[in-house]
Amino acid sequence: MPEINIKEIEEKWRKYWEKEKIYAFDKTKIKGKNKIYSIDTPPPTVSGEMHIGHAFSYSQQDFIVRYKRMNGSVFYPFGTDDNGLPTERLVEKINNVKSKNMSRKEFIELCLKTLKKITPEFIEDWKILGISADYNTYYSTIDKNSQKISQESFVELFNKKQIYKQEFPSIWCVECQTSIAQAELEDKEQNTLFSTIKFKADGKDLLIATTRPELLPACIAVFVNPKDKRYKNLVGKKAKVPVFNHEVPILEDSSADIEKGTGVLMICSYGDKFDVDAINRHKLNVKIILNQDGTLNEKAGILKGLRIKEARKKILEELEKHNLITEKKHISNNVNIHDKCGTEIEFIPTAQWFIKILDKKEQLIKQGKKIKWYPEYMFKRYENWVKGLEWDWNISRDRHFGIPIPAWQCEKCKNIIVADKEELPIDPLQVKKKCPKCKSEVNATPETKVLDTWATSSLTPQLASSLIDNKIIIPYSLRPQAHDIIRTWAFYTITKSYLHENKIPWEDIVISGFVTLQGEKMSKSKGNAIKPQEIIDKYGADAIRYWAASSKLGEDLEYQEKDVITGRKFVTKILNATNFVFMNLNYQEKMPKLHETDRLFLIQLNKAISQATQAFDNYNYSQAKQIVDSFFWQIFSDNYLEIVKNRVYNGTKEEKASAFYALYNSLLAIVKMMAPITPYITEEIYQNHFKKHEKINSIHLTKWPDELKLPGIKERKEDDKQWNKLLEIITKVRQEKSLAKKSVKADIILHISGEDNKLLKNLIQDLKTVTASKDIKEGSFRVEFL
RNA sequence: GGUCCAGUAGGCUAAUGGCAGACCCUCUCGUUUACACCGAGAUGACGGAGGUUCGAUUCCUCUCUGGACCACCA
Repeated sequence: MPEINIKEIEEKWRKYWEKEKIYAFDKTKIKGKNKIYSIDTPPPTVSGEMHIGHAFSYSQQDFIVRYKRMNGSVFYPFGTDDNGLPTERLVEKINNVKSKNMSRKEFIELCLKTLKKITPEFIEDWKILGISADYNTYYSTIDKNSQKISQESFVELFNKKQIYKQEFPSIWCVECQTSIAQAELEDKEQNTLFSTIKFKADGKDLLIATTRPELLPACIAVFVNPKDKRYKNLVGKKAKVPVFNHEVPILEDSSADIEKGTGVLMICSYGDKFDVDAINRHKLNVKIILNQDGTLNEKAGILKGLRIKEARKKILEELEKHNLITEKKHISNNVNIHDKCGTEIEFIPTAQWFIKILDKKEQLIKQGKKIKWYPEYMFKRYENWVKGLEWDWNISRDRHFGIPIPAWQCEKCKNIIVADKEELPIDPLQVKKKCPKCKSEVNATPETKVLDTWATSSLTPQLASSLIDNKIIIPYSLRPQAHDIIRTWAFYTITKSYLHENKIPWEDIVISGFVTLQGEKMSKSKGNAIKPQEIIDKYGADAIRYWAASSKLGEDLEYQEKDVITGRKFVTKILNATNFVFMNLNYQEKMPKLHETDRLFLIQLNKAISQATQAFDNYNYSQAKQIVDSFFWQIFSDNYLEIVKNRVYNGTKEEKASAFYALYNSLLAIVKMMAPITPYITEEIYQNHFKKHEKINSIHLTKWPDELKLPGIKERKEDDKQWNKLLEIITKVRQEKSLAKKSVKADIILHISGEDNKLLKNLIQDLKTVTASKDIKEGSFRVEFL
């Protein structure tokens, strides 16, 4: 037996698939009713190499796609997401540059150049894994076409009055000097000084505890709880801020916690998100003391020019000097930091662009309900997220690399000018526009911000469709994705499809889980990541896919190398089984008169086919795999092959014909049913043994197996009984032999009940050879050794 | 604090309103016609308490534990 070289086999078929365009989408195929199964493929973020989570979730979606391809046509495009922050960072790292030291034009060019170099290698990992996408139907979320579509979306929504620009306190990193997304925040536990400070109210001291005394000059109100009797008499009066001596109103607000600190809470513009809410709620006039670079401005009085930490130190000294601090203690609290640089985030009001979503919560939940979620409970996560929304969708970012917001603003009349659809894609920095409204002579100011990456990736169905002349329109059949981005990618895509076309983007959505190690999510930042490239190198892509098929949709899966090894074993086993079968087999095209054992066996095959089909139809690939897998190991290999061996070697012509027919068809069905999971080895087997009879170019283009039409199928109950009894007796004999410490091949005389003997009368010969019985006698069950 | 998910042998995982099935580990045995990257066999499990039911691992309630997401964090 020659050594099996998995790597060689896989590489061979990968090249074959590419050369023969096995997965290429043929848009001429689309005619009228011809239903195409379309997939809104997730575009991976170009940020290095494929990680284990990718290998897991892309394998899972590929099982589904390959199954669907065997039942008709599929549209399975491929894209990469490369206009986001991760890409920006990667480009900075590779080229050793800082984007903020470069012009936007320069940096974008560098990004595009770098991407061109690294993307093909990045995508190669997906090809090696055996992902059967059509890599020539390809988009990048930063390419010209994507820019055009994304900007068109912006223009259209602006014209529909669904986008507005507003000065708004947004999450700001003073280190990176940009607004950032909520998704870019991390928690950090910190030991902070909690000081109780003396304000004055009604001529008396009013004590307020705070961790951020440097914001005293920005204090614009204090809150007390309406139920708090201690401060009842002060409500409606003014409090005097120490050191700065301005007066602020004392307001009732139930958000003030009686138990916390002194029960009095100071509101500053802006200390945290809570302040933002409170200020909006009470319509307070803000007093901004923080500059975008993290220094304090002239409104901060004596703190002017200092950075936040310096200012905190200075004001504490000042308060101390005037004996205005009554208590100091250290507490541990959580602060939000920017995941990139670790800087504590601030809130600074800047002009941002928003898509209106708060007024559409109900409709968006309704849209989500129209989509079929797998697993179903994932819809709840979507629903909870939408219900809990508090802000409109901020789509602008103060970044260099991204799709420019195609807008200008007239300085004179503040009119906003957006690009015409015909001029897209456009970079407003490169184009001069005059205000058509006030006819100002001065050029309008181009918008320097870019669109957030989600503003574009929420259009992936449209991006993909544009590659094939929009021959496929939403709703697509399927969106596969992981559960961590339900609130972003799934939500935003549903939102855009609703806003633009009042449709759902896809009929079904399947959610995959994470890969865990010792119960924790595997990720680079946790340092517990395992590289899929290394696993594939060692065990093959089929093996890692086999492992990925062992968890249900939506479930996290613990990574265990032994599961991959089990996959590898399957590959070896099916190859060996096939070699054995074809070593002795003559092709038998038409169904001959079936030997009873073969007929009963094929009934079991039919059962497996019907169950696996049903499972796959519900996207339950793990169940399908399990059904086929156990049929292959337990029924086909361990029992049927053992039973039929003797007939294949020594049977009559008729007995052989029946065995050949059953072997060929059962093996073909098994190989086909495993093809979605382990595409390489099944292709190898198909090409070597089945293609000459089946005449189709690749197993992945063959039809998913139907149940065989067998004679006498109506008496299935009786048939099952016979088959089960046969296996039961075989198992019992093996057990007896094992207990007696004899070889499985030890000769015996088998005693079985008269009832069983009658039931198995057509199978006696096979039973005899497989159990190595010299004779079978009636009586109570017994194994007699010779 | 809210929402959701999950608790099955030493480990990982499956199905099911009525004998809980694999795989890895452990132990025993086996190799003249596919496979030692093997085969056969054995040991071993439903977190806890209540309820519905003739019957609950499965359905319901509570509880404990773990995980995810969100919120809070003066």
